[in-house]
Amino acid sequence: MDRAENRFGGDTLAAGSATLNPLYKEVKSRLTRGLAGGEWKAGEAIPSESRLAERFGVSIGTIRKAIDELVAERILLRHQGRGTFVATHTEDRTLFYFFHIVAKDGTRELPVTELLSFRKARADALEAERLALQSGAPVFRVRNLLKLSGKPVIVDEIAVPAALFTDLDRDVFGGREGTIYGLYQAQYSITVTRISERISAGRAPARIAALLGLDTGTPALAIRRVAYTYDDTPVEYRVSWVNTEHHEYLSDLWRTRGNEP
Amino acid sequence: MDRAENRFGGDTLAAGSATLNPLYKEVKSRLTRGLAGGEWKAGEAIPSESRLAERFGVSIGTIRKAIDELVAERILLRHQGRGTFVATHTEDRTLFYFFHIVAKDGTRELPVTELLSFRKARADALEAERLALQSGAPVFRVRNLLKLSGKPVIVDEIAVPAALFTDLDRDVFGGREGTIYGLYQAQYSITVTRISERISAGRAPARIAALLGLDTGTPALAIRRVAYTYDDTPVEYRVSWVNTEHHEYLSDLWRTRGNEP
DNA sequence: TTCGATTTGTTCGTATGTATT
DNA sequence: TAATACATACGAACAAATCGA
Repeated sequence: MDRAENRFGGDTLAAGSATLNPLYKEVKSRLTRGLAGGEWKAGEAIPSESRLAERFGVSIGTIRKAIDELVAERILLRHQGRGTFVATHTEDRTLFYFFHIVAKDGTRELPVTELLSFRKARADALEAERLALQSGAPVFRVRNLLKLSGKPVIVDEIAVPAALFTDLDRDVFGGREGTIYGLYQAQYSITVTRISERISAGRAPARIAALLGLDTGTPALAIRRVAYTYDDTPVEYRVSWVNTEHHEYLSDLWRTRGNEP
Repeated sequence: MDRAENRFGGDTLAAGSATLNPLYKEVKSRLTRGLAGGEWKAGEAIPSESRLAERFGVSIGTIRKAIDELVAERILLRHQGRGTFVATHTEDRTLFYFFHIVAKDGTRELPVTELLSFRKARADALEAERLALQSGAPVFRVRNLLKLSGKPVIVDEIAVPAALFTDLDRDVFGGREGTIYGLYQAQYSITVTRISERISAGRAPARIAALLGLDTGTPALAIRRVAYTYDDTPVEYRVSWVNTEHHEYLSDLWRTRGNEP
């Protein structure tokens, strides 16, 4: 079909104009903007492929190719016969992808979180850099103790921009159901789509070592994480200290086949 | 088209028989077997999509869908106008995906390897388990010192099944050009397609600490890696000790968008 | 340098299968 | 059962990159 047919009118895509991108990339970008802008919310279904094809003035194959990539990035979720849904952080499934500490015997388990402290503060240099903020910008700082099988294993220190999380307070944070990223998504319409982690070994500060039941000087894992949302805006900086006596960090790359049985 | 047309004859695919899989999965499996069996070697081009379509008796679209997945798994590489090629471990590109230690200032660099020792030995319990061998099976053990910017940062202890690497010796290993996985691929037709790493913090053994210039008791990163080939057979077990004073482990998950500019 | 053959990349359309509601 | 939605498979046309004559 002549792509010029799609040049005008409402939502349909212009092919020869600003973008030299393939059509499906343009569709993908539109869908991503719709997600970021809240047109479709977490857990909701996006319109069917045929409706999207109509709306954008492209073929279903082009729509499918765009959605394929968003599914590969775990931003969307397809269910045959039901529809295509915005991925949520409520399911165990997703937690699997954002929590990498496993017992050395291989068993996986969801941590139980205990809120240690909640404060409003000003971003230090490192937080500001990682969160792309002005130094001194207001942030919320949260400290959590994470237990596995009832024993403390991880201490998290989380910093999020106050501008993105208006009215976040200790009760909201501590009283949440589900995961922290589930809270971001449900309460603040902020969906974490990707994380980047840098891992080193060190001696945990005395207070943290005490919380983890570590002797002073015992090696522990330090994980520095930045979490990003749809448009790759950083939304959270997190430092985790891990007692690796009985647990370790699992990095199982490119297990794309993981989708399959 | 009626899939029964493809039921008989040479290489063409049987649809209604043994497999209930989609055709493209069957094609993918055939391609993977061809790669594992050496029909197409590292760096070579596989037949064109149209030829494969003819050979398997399916449409080009089906071939493309099969290849799509192999490309996503970095097993194949497409070049518009040239063909589809078997990924090699010779290029810096791939090293990017199998080497995760970066300087804390963010700069990436390829390590310079120094062979410390090479021995034939019998697999201990852990090696046997990780490599799916009988305990006591013959293995080669290699110890390497890896330098970044001229300074020692990592000590690797590698174990590989002797059965897979016949006649491997110190000279072959030390005299290689390029990466270790490049050697496996070029000399032994063993292609590492996937790795799984488990990371913990600890005190390096005295000999290793000395090599890394660490005071005894200084925390270091311990990485235990299993490398797998096409059919998910484990082919290498490796323990790396990392001095994380100036370097760290980078885990940048699901950067599938990494392919794009 | 130009041209034509080859190969992958994009887009369209259609038909049918399978799962869900 | 019927309608809907995604999944698979086919075919065709053209675009874009590559390579050799």
